[in-house]
Amino acid sequence: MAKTERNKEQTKQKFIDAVSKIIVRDGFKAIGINTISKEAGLDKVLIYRYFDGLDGLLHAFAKQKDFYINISEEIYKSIENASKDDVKQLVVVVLNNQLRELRSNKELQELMLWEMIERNELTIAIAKEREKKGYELSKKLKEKMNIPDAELDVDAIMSILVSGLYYLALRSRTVDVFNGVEIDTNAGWLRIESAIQTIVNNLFNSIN
Amino acid sequence: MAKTERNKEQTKQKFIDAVSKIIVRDGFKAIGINTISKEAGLDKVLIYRYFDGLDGLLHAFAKQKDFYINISEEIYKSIENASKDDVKQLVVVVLNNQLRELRSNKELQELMLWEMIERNELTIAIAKEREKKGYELSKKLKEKMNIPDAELDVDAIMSILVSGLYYLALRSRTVDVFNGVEIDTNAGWLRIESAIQTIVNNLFNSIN
DNA sequence: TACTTTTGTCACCAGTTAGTGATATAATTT
DNA sequence: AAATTATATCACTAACTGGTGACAAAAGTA
Repeated sequence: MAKTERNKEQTKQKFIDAVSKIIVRDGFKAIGINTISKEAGLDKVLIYRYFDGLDGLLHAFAKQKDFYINISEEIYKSIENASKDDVKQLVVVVLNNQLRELRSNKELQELMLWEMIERNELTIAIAKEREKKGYELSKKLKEKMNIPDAELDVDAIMSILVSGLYYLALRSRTVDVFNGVEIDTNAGWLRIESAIQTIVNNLFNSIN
Repeated sequence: MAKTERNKEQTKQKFIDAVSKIIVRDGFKAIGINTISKEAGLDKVLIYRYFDGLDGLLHAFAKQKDFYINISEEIYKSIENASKDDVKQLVVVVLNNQLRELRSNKELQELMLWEMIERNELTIAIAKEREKKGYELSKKLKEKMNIPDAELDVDAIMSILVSGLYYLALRSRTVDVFNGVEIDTNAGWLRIESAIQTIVNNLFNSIN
């Protein structure tokens, strides 16, 4: 018999990795004490010992990853330095950036779907964090644009546009056409990105 | 013992009603052979006999209900009779109509979430039907507006807006604020409806 | 070396799932 | 009234779920 290496931290990491693998491969629905321990090749009792149960493990998992849509430092700087005229284009860039990030990140997609279905300690915490980050970005853009609240409800408008992109990205997991747009091809997604461009342009024309 | 009434059709209906009740009360996640038979107060073996299993029952359930967002005859007629100038306002009415319908229909919400999570015979069929109906309506509006495809990608724009409303309605089940908009209050939803108005107005201003 | 603690495995529990074969009883036909 | 068919119940299976107590073996300490 080869002697078994024993290392608590390494073992804990194996469980966290197993969670990630299962989510990416089979979706959040497949997450459970048994599936995880099987995937990790370790006994499930360790999940109770090291993480105090499934909730604790999921928390450790969430802590280790960034589960809000990542806003690059680059974009943040662009906003700081942007002139008022550039901001319109920046809004488009930010929106399309979020779309691409979500489309390419299967783990994030699953997490967002999970948030929509189940309300547990984990999903609530993650959703709250993302809402905070997203809203901060939104506020920064709004300030730059310098539009009086009375004139244009930028928050409400942005919430519709962001939601639209979220939905389309998540929907494309299980469907190939939405309202005549092929969301399973690059050509389709280019149409969506152009549409965002069009909407934003026309919106702020009336102001600028 | 009170004699048990025996009536196949009535019994089948009881199962279908049970499916509906469970979905509304506990969500699609709770659907299963055991929960349904328990809710119906009947033996689960009847589900196999009368519907050839869960899939068959769900099919019967879906057939009996309208699982696409209902477009009232009234609105259809309005579109037919609308002048070119009215159409812009009609788009707003149709969008806000869909939002209200979805917000008030818990069963529909659950079905739409289900479609996003699982790809089975039922969810595929329902989604396909809704896509068809929705796209028909969209095409009707587009024709009326008489905008050349080259000028404005109406399908893509509408897909973003409709998606946005879908997402917000579904998200409001588990979250109370999105991008600073309170989607758990009427005031918040009024902001969303106004934002739709704003977006559509600005979009088609450039054309008309 | 002998003892203790940490790390990991194994075997089992009670509860739930989908699915089925045998049986009882109501309704219909002969 | 007797026989047949349709309708519904019951009791069971095998596989899975989350959860736990008893044990084994490695690592650290006296």
